[in-house]
Amino acid sequence: MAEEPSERATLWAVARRAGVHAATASRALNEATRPLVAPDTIARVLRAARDLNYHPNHAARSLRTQRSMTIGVVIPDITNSLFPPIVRGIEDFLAPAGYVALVANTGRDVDRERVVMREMLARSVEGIVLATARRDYPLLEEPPLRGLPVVLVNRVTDDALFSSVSTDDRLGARLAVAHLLDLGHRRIAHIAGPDSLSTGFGRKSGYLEGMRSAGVSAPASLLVAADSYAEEEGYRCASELLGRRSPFTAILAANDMLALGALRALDEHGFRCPEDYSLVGFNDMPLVDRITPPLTTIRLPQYEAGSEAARLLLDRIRQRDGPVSAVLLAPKLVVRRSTCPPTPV
Amino acid sequence: MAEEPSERATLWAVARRAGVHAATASRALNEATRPLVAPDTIARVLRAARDLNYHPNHAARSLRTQRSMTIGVVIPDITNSLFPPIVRGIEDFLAPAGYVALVANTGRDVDRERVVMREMLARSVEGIVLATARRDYPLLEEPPLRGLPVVLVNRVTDDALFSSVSTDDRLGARLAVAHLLDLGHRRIAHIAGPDSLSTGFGRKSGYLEGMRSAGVSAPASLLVAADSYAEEEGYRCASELLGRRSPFTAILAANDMLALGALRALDEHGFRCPEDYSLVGFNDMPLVDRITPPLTTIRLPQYEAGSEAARLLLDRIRQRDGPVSAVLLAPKLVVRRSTCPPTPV
DNA sequence: TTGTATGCGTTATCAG
DNA sequence: CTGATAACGCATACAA
Repeated sequence: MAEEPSERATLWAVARRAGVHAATASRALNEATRPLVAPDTIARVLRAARDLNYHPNHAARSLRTQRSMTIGVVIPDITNSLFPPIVRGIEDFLAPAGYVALVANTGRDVDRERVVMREMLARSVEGIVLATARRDYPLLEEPPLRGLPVVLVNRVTDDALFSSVSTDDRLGARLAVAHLLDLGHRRIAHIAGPDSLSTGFGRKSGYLEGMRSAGVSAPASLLVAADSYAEEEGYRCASELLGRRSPFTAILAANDMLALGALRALDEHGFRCPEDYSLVGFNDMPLVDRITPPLTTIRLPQYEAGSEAARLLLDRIRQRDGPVSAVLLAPKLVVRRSTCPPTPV
Repeated sequence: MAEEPSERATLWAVARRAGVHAATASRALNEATRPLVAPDTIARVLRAARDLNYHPNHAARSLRTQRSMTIGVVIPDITNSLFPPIVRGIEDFLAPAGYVALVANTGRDVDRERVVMREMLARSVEGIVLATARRDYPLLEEPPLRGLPVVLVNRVTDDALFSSVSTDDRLGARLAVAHLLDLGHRRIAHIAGPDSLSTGFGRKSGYLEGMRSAGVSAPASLLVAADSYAEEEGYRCASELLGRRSPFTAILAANDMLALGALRALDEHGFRCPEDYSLVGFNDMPLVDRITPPLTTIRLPQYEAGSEAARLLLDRIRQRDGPVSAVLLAPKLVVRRSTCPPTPV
C-alpha cells in the first residue's frame, strides 16, 4: 500500500480501491448519508480514503451543493488592535463548524467596501460579518447584498435591520462618568468620537445621560468632537478644550487612541495626569496599562463579540428566516492610575 | 431591461442575452481569450454581463481551471501585534492580483498546524505563507505539502529549502549592541528568545558577535534564555539575571514583550531604567514609545516583509521552477529613553 | 443497500 | 471568429 499518490486522490479513486461505485463512496464518506450504507462497505471506503489520503475537492463540492462554507469579514483595519481579537473570536467559532473566514480591510473607504463585498459575493460567501457600519449605512440595502445573511459587529446602524453584536456603549460611558463623579469630579469634559458611528454617538449619549442623571451640567463647552479615532485627533481636541478656558478636572475620551492624544496634549501644556486632569479611555488596548500613567479605561469583550457574531451568522445561515437579534455585551470599568480625586482649588 | 435578477446570473444567461453561445461569452469575458472574439460580439457580451450584473461563479471556474486564486497564511496568533502588519502586507499585495488569503491561527501547536494546512490543501490553496517555522521544521517535508509553493516569513528554517523573507536578526542585535557599547556599556546582558526559532537564535548570535567583535566578553552569566516571547518570561529572566550577582549595566531583550517583562522586574526590584539599567527591545511594537521610559528598540519592516513574501509566493506560483530566494530585510535602531550611558560606579 | 445518470457553471479543445 | 462538446469532482434523485 501507500504508493505515493502524486496527484490528489478523487472520489473515484477511493471508490475503485474500495470496490464500489463513486456514489456509494460519497454516501459512506458523508456523515448525513452514511446510515444508508452497509457497515462493512463503510469500513472499506473509509479505509481506502485514509490510504489514499483523500480529501474532497472543495470547489467541486461547493459547485454541487451551492455552499461555499466560507463567510466574509469586513473590517476597517486589522492593524488596529481592536480588531484582531474580534477576528480571532469569529474564526475560532467558525472553524469547528467547517467554515473559514475571508477577511478584508477597507480602511474608511466606502467604495473599497463595495469592491470588497463584490469580491466576496463572487466567491459565494454564505454570509458577512461587518465591522464597518455607520449609523446611516445605505450600502446594506443595495441589491448585491439582498438576502445575504449579515451580522454587524462593534458598530451598528440606527435601524435594526440586521442582527448585530455590540458593546453597550452608553453603559460604558456611564460607568466612566460614574467613576469620575464618585471621585468627586463635576466638571467632566468629553472628547467624543465621530457622530456617524454608533460607538461615538452611543458613548456621547452615555456621557450626557450620566451627567444629567447625576444632576451635573454638561455644557457644550465641555464637549468636543473628534473627526476620527486617531491619536492626532485626541491631541487636537484636548488642546482645544484646554484653550477654551472653561474649567474642567477630568476628560472622558471616546477611545484609548483619543485618550493617548489627550495625554500628550496635557503633557505638552505642562499638566500632569491625574493630578491636574483625570483621564478615562475606552477599549483597554494592549499596553495602555503600561503607559504613564496606566490608563483607566472601559474594557470591551472583543473576543466574545467576535464569536457571538459568528454564532448569530451561522444561525442565520442555517435558518434564513430566523429572528433579527441585537446582542448587547457588557463593558467593564478598569480603574488604573490616570484617575484620582480632583485637586481642591 | 434590468428586471431584478433574483438568482445570480450564469454565463449561459449572459450568452443568451447577447445572442451567442456560452463558449463565446466566456471568451469575450476573459482578458486572455478576448482577442479571439469579434469586436461587436465583445461589446454585446460585455453589455449583457453588465445588465445582468454577471459575476463568474468562483467554484465552477476553480473546478475547471484547477486554480483557486487563494493562498493560505499560517500565523501563530493575529492578536500578537507583530502579525497584523505582515498579514496586511500580504493581503494588499495579493488583492490586485485577484488572490485572497485564508488566514489561520495555530498558536504554538504543531498538530494544529498540520490540521490547518490540511484544511487549506482541501480548499486548494495555490501556495502558503508560513510564519510559524522553527529552525528544524520537518512538517514542511511531509507529503501533503509536496510541491506546493511555500514562503517563510519572519521565522526561517536552518536549511534554505524554501523561499523566505525575514529581517536580518543578527544585524538588528548587532545594532543594539553597538548602540549600548557606544553609550559606554561593557557588561551587557541578553535575554534570548527560544533557540528553536530563527529569531531567537539569530538575535543571540548577533549579540555574541557584536560583543566579540568589539573585544568585549559575553560570559554565560550574562545570558539567559526565555522559553517563549512572553512578558512573564521576560520578568523571570530579568529576575534571574539580577539574582546572579554577576554585574551588568544593560539588557538586550530578544523582543519587546520580554523587554516589558524585564522592565517590570527592574521596577519591582527597585531599579530604575535607564539610570540603573539600560534596556533595548526588539520589534517596536505599538505603544512601546509611550511607556515609561519609552523603549529603545529595533524596528522591523513588517508590512514590507508581508508584501515581499506575497510577491515571492506569486512568483513561485506563476513559475513553479523559479529560484528559491531568501530575502533579508534591514532592521533599524530606534533610540528612545530606555538607554543612556551607564552610571559610573 | 448499491449502481446509474445527471447537472452544478466554467473553460478548453476541436470543428466548422 | 464561433458553436458544439466534454470534463473538472462531487452529490443526489431515481432505479434496481
